Amino acid sequence: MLQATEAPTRGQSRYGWLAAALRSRILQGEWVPGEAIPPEAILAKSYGVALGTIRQALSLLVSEALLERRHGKGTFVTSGLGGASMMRFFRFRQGGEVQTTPDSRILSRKCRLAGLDEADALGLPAGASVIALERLRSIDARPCLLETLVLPLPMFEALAESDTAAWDDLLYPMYQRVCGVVIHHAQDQLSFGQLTQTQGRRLQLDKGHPCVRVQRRAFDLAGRCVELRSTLGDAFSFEYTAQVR
Amino acid sequence: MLQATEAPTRGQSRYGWLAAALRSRILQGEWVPGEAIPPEAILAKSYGVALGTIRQALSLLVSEALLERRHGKGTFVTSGLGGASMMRFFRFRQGGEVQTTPDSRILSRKCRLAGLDEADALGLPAGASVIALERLRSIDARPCLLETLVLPLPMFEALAESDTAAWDDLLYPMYQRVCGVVIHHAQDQLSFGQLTQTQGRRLQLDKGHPCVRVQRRAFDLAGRCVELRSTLGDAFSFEYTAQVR
DNA sequence: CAGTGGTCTAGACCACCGC
DNA sequence: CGGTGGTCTAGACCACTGG
Repeated sequence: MLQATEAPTRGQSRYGWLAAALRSRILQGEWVPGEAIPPEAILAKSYGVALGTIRQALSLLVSEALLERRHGKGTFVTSGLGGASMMRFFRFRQGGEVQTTPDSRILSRKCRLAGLDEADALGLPAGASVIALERLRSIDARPCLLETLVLPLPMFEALAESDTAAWDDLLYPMYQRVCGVVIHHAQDQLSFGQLTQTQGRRLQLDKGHPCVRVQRRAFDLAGRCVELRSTLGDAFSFEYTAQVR
Repeated sequence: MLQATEAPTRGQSRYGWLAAALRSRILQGEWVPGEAIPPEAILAKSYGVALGTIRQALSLLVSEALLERRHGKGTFVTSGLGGASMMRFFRFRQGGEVQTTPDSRILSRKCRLAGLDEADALGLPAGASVIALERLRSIDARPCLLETLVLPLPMFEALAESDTAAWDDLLYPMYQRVCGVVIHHAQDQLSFGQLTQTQGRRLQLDKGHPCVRVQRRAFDLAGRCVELRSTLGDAFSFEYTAQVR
């Protein structure tokens, strides 16, 4: 069928080439996130390879978290990160044990030119526009996290004018629903600092209070950085668990 | 050869059973860390299965980081964590960019009974003995990390009397060389706090200075917790990068 | 029940390593 | 060159899912 689109085999293995071919079809949106791709037997036939070879290619994409296998049902394009992943960094020692999703309130939204660092991180040309957001997250009406977000503008245009009061508490599912952007993975950089007076006021803490800063870069399926986020929280409410290897 | 030692196949897949069999042979020390296990063809023949099946079993153990494949050379038992893994949490902003391994000095060593929490974490019976260590790590004679370690005593007996001044800067390779203990993985819990007066004196910082605490549990190949470690460092020198998913 | 992914086989050939 | 792991095949059968 759609055999060798460019090079059937070069220095690469056949399953590597197949994985690249399928990756490209996924990224160009041939199947929407959450949808099943054709069964292995069909793929094997259409590419003219053995079942085991197609399975090896699919395994690659599964290990990249682009696909998910479900025994007896099919192989599905990933739906990306849930959105509650930030919360695993913070533990709030107040009262109940249950780790609920905090409420979210947008404090401000501005469209402006990207700074040099921002344009660089987001892979934008000089002079590109972005949406800049300030966001306060609370649990039981008690502020706990103060966030600054930067989103590239052609891509997130739909968020530039919609009513921020109606936004979801979890942004990532909303990115997908409203803008078609799937957050695939992210990289967080943790550091320690002290609150400015303004930050302290918003978090109901004193100026100079110790805080944790989580600087996040979030990436879409294609590996492009599509969100910059900086989150501040009380250092004494912070707890994080990591696996080493 | 050494076919079904117990149950050739139950609710498990054949490669799952083979993996368990090989895992057990590795854990009981049939091959020392760094040594090659028999080639796939030999294993397949001796277990009376196809090559692909043994390969699937080995892949399981590779994904558990018990084995490493080296193309053209063989399949090797892992040598465990290097030991510099703690340093990825801390960045020292002083002078040079190079991330060197800090010097290490043992401040104290005591053998005592394990506390309740310690015995629980280490899987020891009540009333068991441990080695308790205090350790100061420095870069260019400047103290940067203050550590407390707890090691279970039958296992680390060789460290109870040897000259601490002669110990390596990296403990994990020494554990393996001296005690035959391989550190396979670890779990770190990060939190923030303030230095006590004593801690501050050792780190040449003020009492109450903001600090990061990394509480580590380290595990051997068999998955037993064999080291408890608590590391304190200046919060302002702390920086950590994590992949989300 | 039909359709899907998961397991297993027996064998061929390739790619890398070190002597 | 021989020995190792890596790729690929063609096909059989098993296990899970859902109508």
